Amino acid sequence: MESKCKQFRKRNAILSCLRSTCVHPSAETLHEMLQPEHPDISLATVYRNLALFKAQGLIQSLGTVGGIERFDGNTQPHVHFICTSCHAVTDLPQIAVPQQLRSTVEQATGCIVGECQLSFTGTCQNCCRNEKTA
Amino acid sequence: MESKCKQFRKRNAILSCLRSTCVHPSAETLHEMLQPEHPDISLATVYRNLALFKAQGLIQSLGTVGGIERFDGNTQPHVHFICTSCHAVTDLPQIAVPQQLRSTVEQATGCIVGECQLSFTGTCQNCCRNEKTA
DNA sequence: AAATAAATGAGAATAATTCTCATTTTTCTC
DNA sequence: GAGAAAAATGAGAATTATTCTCATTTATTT
Repeated sequence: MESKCKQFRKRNAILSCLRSTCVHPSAETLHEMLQPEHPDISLATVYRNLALFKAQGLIQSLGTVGGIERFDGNTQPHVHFICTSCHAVTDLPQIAVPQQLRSTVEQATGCIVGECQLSFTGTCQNCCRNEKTA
Repeated sequence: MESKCKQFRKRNAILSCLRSTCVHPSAETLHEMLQPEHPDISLATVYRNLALFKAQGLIQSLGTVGGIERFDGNTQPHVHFICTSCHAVTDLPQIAVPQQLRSTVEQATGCIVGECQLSFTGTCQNCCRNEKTA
C-alpha cells in the first residue's frame, strides 16, 4: 500500500533543489543552496540522498570535475560543456546525444549499454574574457 | 641545449607502461604493474608523473570510475566503454568521436573547446555472463 | 670534480565522501 | 489515536584517494 508523506521531507527539498537548478552542483554546493530555506539539512543527508537518487535513476552523476562529483537533476540525455578553468558545467541543448550508437556498441561488444555521455571540455566564454584582460 | 638521459628514468618507465596497456589503469594499478620491473618506484612518483604527463598533454585522464581516477596513454580521440559493475574500461574503436561538433559548440556558446569525450556506461560481456549464472 | 638543478621515497597532511550510532520523524498495526 | 516498528537524519568520526613536505638521491652544468 502506498503512503503519502504528511510533511515536507528533507528528501523532497533536496531533489527539488537539484531539479530546479542548472548549475550541476556538487553535494556541498547543493547543501549551501538549501541553507536559506532548509538550514537544518545536514551535509551527510545531502550526500546520502544524492546516492539514493542516483541508484533510483532519479538524477544523474556527471562524474568529477576538479576532483568533486557533480550532479544533474535532468535525466534526459543531453550534452555538457565543462570549463576546465572555473569548473562551470553548462548544458548544450543544441547538440544531440548520439543515441543510435548505443545499439552499435552493444552489437560490436556484447555489452549492455546503460548511459551515453557526451561532453566537451575547454574554456568558457567568461574565462576566455578574463584570460584576455589578465 | 637539449640533454640526453644517460640512464633509464623512472619517468620513462611510467609513461611506457601506461602507453603499452589497454586497461586504462588507476595510479595505484599502474604502480602495481610497474612493480616487477621497477620495484623501487614509489606511488607518490607515479601520481606526480601522471599529473605532469597530463599537464603536458602526453596522456589523458578519463575522470573517475568508482571514485578513482583512470588514465589513458592513448591521446588519439576515441570512445570508451565503462563497466559500472567491474569498473573495466575498454576502447570502442568502432565508434568515431564526433569531432565536427567541436566547432558547432564553439559557435553556439563562445567557448573554446579543448577535448570531446564520448563514453558509454553499462555492463560488460563478462559481467553480463556472471549475472546470469549467479 | 664541485655546484646546481631536478627527481624521488617515505610518510604526513588534506579533503571529499562514507560510515556509525544515538535521536527524531514517519509509517504501520491495532 | 496510542504504541511499535521502520526509515530518515545530525553530528562528528572514519575512510581513502590524492597531494604535499622535506631530506636524500640522481642528473646536469660549469
